[in-house]
Amino acid sequence: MTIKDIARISGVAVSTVSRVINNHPDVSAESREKVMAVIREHNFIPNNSARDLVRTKSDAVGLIVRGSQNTFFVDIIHSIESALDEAGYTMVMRQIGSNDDEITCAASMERDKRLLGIIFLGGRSDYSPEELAVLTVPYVFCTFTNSYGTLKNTNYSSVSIADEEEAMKAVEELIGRGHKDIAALISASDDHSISQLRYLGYVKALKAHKLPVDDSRVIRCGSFNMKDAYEATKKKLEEGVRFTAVFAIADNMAIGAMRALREAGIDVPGDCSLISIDGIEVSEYIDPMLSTLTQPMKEMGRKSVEQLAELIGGTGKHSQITVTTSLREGASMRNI
Amino acid sequence: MTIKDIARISGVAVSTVSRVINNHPDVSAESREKVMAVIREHNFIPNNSARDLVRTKSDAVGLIVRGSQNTFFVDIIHSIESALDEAGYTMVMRQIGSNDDEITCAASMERDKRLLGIIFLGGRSDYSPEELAVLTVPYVFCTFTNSYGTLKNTNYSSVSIADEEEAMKAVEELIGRGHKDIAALISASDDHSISQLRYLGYVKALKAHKLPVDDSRVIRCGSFNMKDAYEATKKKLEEGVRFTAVFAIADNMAIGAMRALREAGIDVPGDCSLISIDGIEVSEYIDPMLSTLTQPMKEMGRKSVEQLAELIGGTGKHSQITVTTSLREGASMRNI
DNA sequence: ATCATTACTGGAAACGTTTCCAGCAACAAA
DNA sequence: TTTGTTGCTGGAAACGTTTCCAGTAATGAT
Repeated sequence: MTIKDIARISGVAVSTVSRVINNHPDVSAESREKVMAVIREHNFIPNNSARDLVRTKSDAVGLIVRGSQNTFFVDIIHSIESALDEAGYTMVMRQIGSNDDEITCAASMERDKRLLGIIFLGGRSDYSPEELAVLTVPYVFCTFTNSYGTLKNTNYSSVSIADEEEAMKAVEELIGRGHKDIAALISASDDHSISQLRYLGYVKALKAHKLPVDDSRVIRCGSFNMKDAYEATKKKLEEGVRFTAVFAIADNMAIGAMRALREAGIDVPGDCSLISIDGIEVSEYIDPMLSTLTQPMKEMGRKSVEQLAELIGGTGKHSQITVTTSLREGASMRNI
Repeated sequence: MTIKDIARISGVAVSTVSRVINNHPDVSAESREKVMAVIREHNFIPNNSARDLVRTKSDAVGLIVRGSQNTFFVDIIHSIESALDEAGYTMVMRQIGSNDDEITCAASMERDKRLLGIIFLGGRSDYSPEELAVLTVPYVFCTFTNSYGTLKNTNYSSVSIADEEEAMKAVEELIGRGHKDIAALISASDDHSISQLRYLGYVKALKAHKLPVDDSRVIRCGSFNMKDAYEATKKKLEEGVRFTAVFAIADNMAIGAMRALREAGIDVPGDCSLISIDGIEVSEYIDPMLSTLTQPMKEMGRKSVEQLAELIGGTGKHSQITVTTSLREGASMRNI
């Protein structure tokens, strides 16, 4: 069943059928109705390959996810997927590990699948213009902003929270409760990442409140998963380092740390308060319920797609959308 | 840069280039090398749409996920994705909610995207042959087996655990520790689901050990997420129903139940033991660590793809692959 | 010397769309 | 009556591959 068959059956030309399918205005109501009837009757769906071929593009948008073990991404992925779907795009997802380079992956996908655009979910945030130059389709960074070198770069589109400020906010929640000995649980993997920005916020908060910054209180772990955070925290505690509060840059990490603290006989929040950022589902169900700055995941997903769609459509210029978190008070912090 | 350009530059015909690209045997070593050199030099990638068009198929495999809120799926999705990637397929994922019908979704995707095959991840397990007949490409059920009516149906391919038996195993862990008043936390949504099978295992275990089956001890919740399980358990406790152990059919649910128990002042495992099935990452980090029958997620993903690839290739017949769980002892059970 | 076989090659049709272009009818303006 | 203009339509080229078919040259068998 092809467009030709539809044309033959409805007694019009192939081009007319095509016009009907694509909602072109210059077709008479009569023809349109006739053709639509036939299409419905045979529930015809146009061949995508043929369309893509002649239009020299596809309807595919790539989603490149770094570190899917981060539960936080699950909701965002879902949100991105449904938004793409509604907008008529097809999502082609690729998850990459710590050894892979997302630009290389994106470039090969772009050529291979004729992508219309790309969304990067999680990842480094220090792509150089040269690296990015290999991409020929629009792209949007989700959950982070590209900031090559030291300066914020406004040539790229993104949806993210203000990592540094939000981290500062989180740490100030602890400071406001009287904490002075605050550890930070961050990721060590790359320097210009979300982790780094949140770490900077941590430092800024300490400095703003005239608290000493002690690098021995910085717990560095490999990745955003629970295991690494658990092990790093455990190691730090075994080294004898002590603190009255921990700021973890992600819920996943906080959960890992919680176990380490527990196993070391350190009660949360009795002996040690804990706050983090993200707001994943499980953080609300553990004991004690985690206090966390929740990110608006659905919104972030949708906005990423909106932005990308505008870039693909040619309308709209680059913009860095900043969304804000809201504190979900659990029971993992106490006054000191 | 098209195949024509390659042909022109290397001084052969288009058809020869095509043969080289597709590794056809009947092309001279000399021509092959010449063409390959040009392809490499211009790092040419053939246009997928054109290939798909003429071959009247694509390289896409659909992954239809029901209930992505189930953290358990994250690892499987990852595993499926990398296996598909290695095998040269493109994964097109669609998540569906409780109101959507996966067969309808699959059928439209199949036609729309010219899928080669479909993997269903999670879902009802009572598709009738008539329903499934609308699909014209091979498909594999992952995490469940289709069993229309009462009998196991061997006309379909699947990778799953033996839900009934595994559930029985789990409940027997509780019984072995002296528990007699065992609640079951299941999903109420559909009757022929994984939930139902695991429930049957629960009943079977009770009967095998001459324990009464009391329907008031069955906690039914809407979906596999923590919130529903939490609320359902809370409600049940408020009704005054008591038990010394809970068998939850999924880790996600167990975590929801744990909070409800905690809030009701019921200590796990002191007052109530808890076991479930899945083995999601976070279950190892909560307090008490959850005892659970872990499923081999990576293996399940890979096997699903293997199976599908064989079906697509035309080799291999339908088979129901059963994988087994292993008990990960946490601290959520105690002897009574 | 002739014929059959083999190994390779090029030409061309096909896949199912979109889109450009030309054409036709109807109608309004001159 | 002629000349534009508008609204709609059909024909045909194009998109970039794969694959069938016919053809050539070289080799081997008779």
